[in-house]
Amino acid sequence: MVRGGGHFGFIVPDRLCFNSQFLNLRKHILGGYTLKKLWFKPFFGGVISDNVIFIIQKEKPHNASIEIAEYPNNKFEKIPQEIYSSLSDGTWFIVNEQILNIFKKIKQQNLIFELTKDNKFHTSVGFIAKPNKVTETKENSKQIKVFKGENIRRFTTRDCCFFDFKKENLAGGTQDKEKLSKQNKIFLRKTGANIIATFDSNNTYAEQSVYFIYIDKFPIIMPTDINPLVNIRFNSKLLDLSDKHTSERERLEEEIARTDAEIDDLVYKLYGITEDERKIIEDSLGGK
DNA sequence: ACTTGTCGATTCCTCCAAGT
DNA sequence: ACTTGGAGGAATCGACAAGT
Repeated sequence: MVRGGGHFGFIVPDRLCFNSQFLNLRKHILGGYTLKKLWFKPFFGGVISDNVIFIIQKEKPHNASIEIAEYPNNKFEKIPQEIYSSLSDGTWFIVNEQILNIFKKIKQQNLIFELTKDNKFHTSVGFIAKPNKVTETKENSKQIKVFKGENIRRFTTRDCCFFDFKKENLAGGTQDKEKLSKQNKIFLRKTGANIIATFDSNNTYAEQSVYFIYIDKFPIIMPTDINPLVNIRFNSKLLDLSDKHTSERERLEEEIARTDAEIDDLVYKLYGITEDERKIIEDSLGGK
């Protein structure tokens, strides 16, 4: 290993920065070393995996800034190391100064709380069924209602699938019935350019094409300022559009799109986000 | 101390529609 | 006809627990 003050650099899969299995290693580095540089996704011909070049110095961090960029961009942003050590998220996410400043501004307003384990929020992947065991129609009375990715829409669900939840039908993933059957869950589609999520209070199980956030108990801290928003998300009746006529469905979908936009406006207003900042945020999400 | 089993996260594969 | 990327499905792997 390097002497005090010495530098150490390596090219590794970028999973080092994100996967939970490396959480303790990341904490160890942040706690005892100065993280000098992270260069994401450097190009090496023939190499398929995404990589990261990292450089650390054997020296306790002291007001240190990490230089961060994503290849081919070589203009490195300086991000305080303290940002990464202070966030419960535990990942070394790619961020730039503009986004970071907006993030700080929002945090200062004390209107938000993080969806952490400490706040009783947990995330999980759904169960993994053996081939052809999840069906679109109910085939026997033992099957229960489950959601696959295609059932999840923004703020709504559409139809559902069926599955007989027993050992021989399962291939992996979350098998904890208690967790899967939690009453209040937020479902997120596994794939998609934007976040597609909805809330469900009917104890519906999630298949692996759906991630879910569940709550042990409602958090003790529920700032009154965000109540209008929470009420929209948590009390809205679950809309099932599958049995509606085409014209009625189109009307409802328009209404959902309009409500969606209204919620966005409300959130931006709530956090005092300016038009310029809004553009930065939406551009960073790849447009919507 | 080694082996086996379980859970659940992560990686890898396949299908298929849309684009060229 | 071939390529590409989105969406979802299947396989694999690490962490931990329990058994020998």
